[in-house]
Amino acid sequence: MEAIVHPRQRRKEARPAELMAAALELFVEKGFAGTRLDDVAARAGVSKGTLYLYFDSKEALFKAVIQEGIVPILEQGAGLIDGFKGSAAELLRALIGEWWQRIGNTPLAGVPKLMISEAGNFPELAVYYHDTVIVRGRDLIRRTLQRGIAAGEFRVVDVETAIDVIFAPVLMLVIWRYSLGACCGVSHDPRLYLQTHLDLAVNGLSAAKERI
Amino acid sequence: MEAIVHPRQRRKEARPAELMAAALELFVEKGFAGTRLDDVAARAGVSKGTLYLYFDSKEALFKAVIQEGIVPILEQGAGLIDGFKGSAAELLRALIGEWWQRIGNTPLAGVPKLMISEAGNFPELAVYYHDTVIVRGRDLIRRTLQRGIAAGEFRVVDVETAIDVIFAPVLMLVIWRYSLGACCGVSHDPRLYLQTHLDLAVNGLSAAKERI
Amino acid sequence: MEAIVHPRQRRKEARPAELMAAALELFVEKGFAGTRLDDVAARAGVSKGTLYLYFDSKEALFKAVIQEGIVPILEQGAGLIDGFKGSAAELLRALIGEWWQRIGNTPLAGVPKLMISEAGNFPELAVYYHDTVIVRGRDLIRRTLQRGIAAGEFRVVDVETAIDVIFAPVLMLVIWRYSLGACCGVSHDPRLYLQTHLDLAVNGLSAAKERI
Amino acid sequence: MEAIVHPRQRRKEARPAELMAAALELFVEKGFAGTRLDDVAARAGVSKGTLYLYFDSKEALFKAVIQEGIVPILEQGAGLIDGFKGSAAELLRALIGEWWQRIGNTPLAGVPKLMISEAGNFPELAVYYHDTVIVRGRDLIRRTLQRGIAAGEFRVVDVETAIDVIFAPVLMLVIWRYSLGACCGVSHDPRLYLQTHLDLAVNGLSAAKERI
DNA sequence: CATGAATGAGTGTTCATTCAT
DNA sequence: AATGAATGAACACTCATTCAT
Repeated sequence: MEAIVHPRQRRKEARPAELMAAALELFVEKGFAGTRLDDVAARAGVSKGTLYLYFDSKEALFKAVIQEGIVPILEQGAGLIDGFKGSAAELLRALIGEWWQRIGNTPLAGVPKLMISEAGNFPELAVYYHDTVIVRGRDLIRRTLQRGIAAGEFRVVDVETAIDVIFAPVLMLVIWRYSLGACCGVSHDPRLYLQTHLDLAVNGLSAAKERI
Repeated sequence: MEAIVHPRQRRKEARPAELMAAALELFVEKGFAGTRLDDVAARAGVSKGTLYLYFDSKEALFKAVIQEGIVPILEQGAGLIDGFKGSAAELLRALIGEWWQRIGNTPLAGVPKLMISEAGNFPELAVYYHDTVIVRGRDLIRRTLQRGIAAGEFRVVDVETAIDVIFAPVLMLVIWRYSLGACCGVSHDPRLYLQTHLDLAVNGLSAAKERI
Repeated sequence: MEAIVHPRQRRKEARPAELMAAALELFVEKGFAGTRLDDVAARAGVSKGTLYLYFDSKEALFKAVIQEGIVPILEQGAGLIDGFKGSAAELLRALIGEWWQRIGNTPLAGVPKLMISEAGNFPELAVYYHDTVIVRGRDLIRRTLQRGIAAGEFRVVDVETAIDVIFAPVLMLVIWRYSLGACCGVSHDPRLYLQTHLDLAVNGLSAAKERI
Repeated sequence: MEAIVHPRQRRKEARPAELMAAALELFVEKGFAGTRLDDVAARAGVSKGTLYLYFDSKEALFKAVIQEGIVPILEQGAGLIDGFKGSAAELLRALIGEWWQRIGNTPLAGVPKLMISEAGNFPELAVYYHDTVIVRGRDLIRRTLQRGIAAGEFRVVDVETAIDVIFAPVLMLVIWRYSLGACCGVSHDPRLYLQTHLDLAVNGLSAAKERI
């Protein structure tokens, strides 16, 4: 029932998150090797030494950034599917809408670009990310596609391949934003972009045409 | 009439390309900051000092890698579109098939991942890449979509957005290969992947259904 | 009321001077290009990295060495002349005696040799040194000569030229000490050397003879 | 009696001298460590490799520059003194005039500054230079002073000290020219400078006044 | 807890030297 | 003899990491 938390206390507990937030921004912007801990510390408003009170090394900080960036992703609704009433197309729209709310529209959106850039340098972390995030995310899409195909709503496609084809534009949205989109080119309105993608995808998957 | 070229001479002319090929591999794998010039030199089979006979600095090498990696891309056929006899759907398939032949299936396929990773560190280069490669590539897709829409073959969609939605899975194919695909996860058969994508996209774009 | 200063603190403030003292010795001995920062650091009893906490680059260190070496020189008494009671000859002896006390007999005596050696590599610094040190030093001699000539004590000579002729042996004393004098040849007793020079110079300047 | 020499031949034999002339300029300007052999070669109009056909190493080139710079100095007239008819003062003027003709007014004038700058880095060479050039040069002055003193023309002074006092302005003339004089400050007219110096010195040495 | 001065291993870059042509 | 491509040791500079305060 201790509702009041002392500012100091709050600060102390918030520190790791603040540091990781600062680190995420810089890792995304400059890559792992290109990011200096001085800059991370400066952005978080602490001294360089303070970083080492919370993280054993630069690498540990990096892993924490990725892994903490994953937790909220994992919390997301696998539950969404089970209880879902509606067509597979509607479910697909709901899933991606959910993704947008919980990831695409938050600082976590930088994680995919970061993981792509650094997978070569952190293979174990990449495996962890794959097994923890990608496998589960793909599973959500898989079940959605399978439901649609089983119901005759979707055409019969190679599901494993289609999963990636369908999620690719979603990923590119955030990859672009944190790479070339930051310095040049039009950045799309995300809602229009996702809308267009879903329209095309749903239409593309639709079995309707073939009934003609 | 000087048909004979000395080995030294031959070597000297081939050197920059050899060095850039080695550098591309390592930059893609480890990023700019994570790549050591010792390793680049070793992979090219020369000493570190030799790099400096051909490139003023690590940054100059990086820029050369990107810019030389672009030349072959630019040489590709915008001409493909003009003379093309066939439906817009067939043209789309032809374009992406061409891309696969000339880029996706060559070492140049590493360039997009590299540019995405380093755009933040080399903004001017990113602008150059955008203006030189991306703008032209998007133009090819744009003309294809416009032709299909004008012919009533494709549905009316927001073309600027659709361009990116449609090219995203193509890019993700090579991005994946040079990132997480290298250490984990199933790597798709590229032909099946592109096939699936094109089927979905063409079907998604198709106006046929709406004629019912 | 903070009378206590922490050792770290004390050290931090003393560091630049320690580093510059070590650097002066080595720059004088080996020249700018021939001096390794490792050696400077070692002589100052710190690590190489520490140098960069206080100086941005080797060049910045060099400039600081010269410029800080100038400050004590500038503090010296132009005031000596104004209040001086006595003959111009006595004033000349006093000035050079002062120079010996404040420069010739301190580590600053290495600066002239250093500046001579490196003027070609640091032209702007040479200009700064000239304008700040040499011009002022020459002015002291000039006023002394002019006073002596005006009083009929000194012969009429080309003052601008005589300034340098008279100061040359003084400079050579320290130049010699930090160059060939260090490895070969007799090093004069400085007092006898300056005495002899002043006797000759004063006698040479004296108008007495011509009164005959 | 082969008076005609082929240009090629002439070139070949002149090469070392050309290289040393180029090297002298650069060594004087930038110091030993600061001089790049590329630049020496470029200034001499040959390739870098060619240097190694004539000199074993950079150090060998440096030593040759100094030692060859000495030969003409040694050729100068010790003989001048023996046969000299005239006062010691006239002899002093003649000696320094000779020095001006043979050294001060030639590229060899850069040698003293170079030797001063690099004595610390080449102690053996400094010893050689000292024993070969300085000792002999001082001997010429010594004999002149002794002759003057013996004849009652010069005052009794500490000869060993006076030697250096008297030669210092002569050296400073060329040291200045190749150091700060190159980038700032008035460069004196050498004749006026030497004239002024000799007038002062001769007057300073003169015993006349004391006879009064 | 927090700091920031200090460290030293690591890397980009230079340049004297070599050698195949 | 002359070249200049290639080398690799050496050095300036950076930055992750430590630790006394």
